Amino acid sequence: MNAATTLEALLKSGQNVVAVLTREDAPVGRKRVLTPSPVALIAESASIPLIKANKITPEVNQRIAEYQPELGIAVAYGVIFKSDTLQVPSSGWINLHYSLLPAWRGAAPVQHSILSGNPETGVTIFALDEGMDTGPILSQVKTLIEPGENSGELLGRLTHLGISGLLEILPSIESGVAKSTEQTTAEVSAANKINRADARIDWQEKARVIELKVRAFNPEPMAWAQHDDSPVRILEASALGSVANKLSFAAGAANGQVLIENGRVYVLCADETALELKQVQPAGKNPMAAQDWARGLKIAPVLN
RNA sequence: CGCGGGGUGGAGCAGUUCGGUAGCUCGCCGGGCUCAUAACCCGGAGGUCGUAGGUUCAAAUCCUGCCCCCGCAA
Repeated sequence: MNAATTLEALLKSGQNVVAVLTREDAPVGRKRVLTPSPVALIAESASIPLIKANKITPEVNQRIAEYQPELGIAVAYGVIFKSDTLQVPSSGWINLHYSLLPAWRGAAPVQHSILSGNPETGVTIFALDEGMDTGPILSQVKTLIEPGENSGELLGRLTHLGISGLLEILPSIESGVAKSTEQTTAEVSAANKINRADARIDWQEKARVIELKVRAFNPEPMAWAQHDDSPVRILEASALGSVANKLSFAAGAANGQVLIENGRVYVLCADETALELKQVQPAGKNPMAAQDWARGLKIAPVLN
């Protein structure tokens, strides 16, 4: 989605986009309808030549080369290029990466920056090489991570920062005066893809840690906990410090115990901290305020 | 034909098995109590029970078709 937004901005800015490479149509949703990527839709509506591929074969290289591109711009394509592909555009490729490289190299930089409680993050524009997000840096824009901000919101902001950074640097690349600096070898960290198992909440952790997960995993893959036999997704929540003597959890209540007090919904976490649930989504239901969810329950439940 | 949950006043739910004139917790409006309140008390508005048809004296409830929303999986 952010790739599509970036493409749109490039087109709007008057850049000469000779062709677009995007992923193949993929089956989406319960109906498994074959759906073009958002990038493909933008390219189609702008009548730009489209190459759909999930793997870069010699044939794909050939097709790209036919357009004689000067510069390739990669955004969230999810494939590491080999040297033959890197050499196709005369000025090589640049990549927009949503972290302050060399921190958080890999597939899920936005999630990891929130998950780790980083105070700031940003966008890095760098020249692609054969490694994973290892190329020399052309420009970097920093931004503070807002309190309570989730990955979706942050990525939205980073997308726009990335677009301005990109439009700013394109002229200097074109005129050949762009400078780049190699990434430092210190402070390297890996942002592995996050799966659903990672997104399950462990109530034996402190509320602060759980809040970071809730924020980092929204909208993908979304933090969740087990309630009875079905999952409940936790869309929004905020951590409270020690709640001993502040909230009326029963003595000896287990972590994961839900408490409804003054119309608010709390879950007991490790070390007598608590997480206030704001927005949840039970399986089969639409997202709802935590109070509404709690209201419909017979008794205050326990999440697992 | 991937598996599954759901559509009942503004919100979240119950009621559907064993048909019989719509309930609960909130919200909203008005009034009261109070120094005050998200607290409490009294009163009120608001629902063709997703939709179309069928069975029946009678359908939210039984039967059939259709629409829509969502979780898991991919």
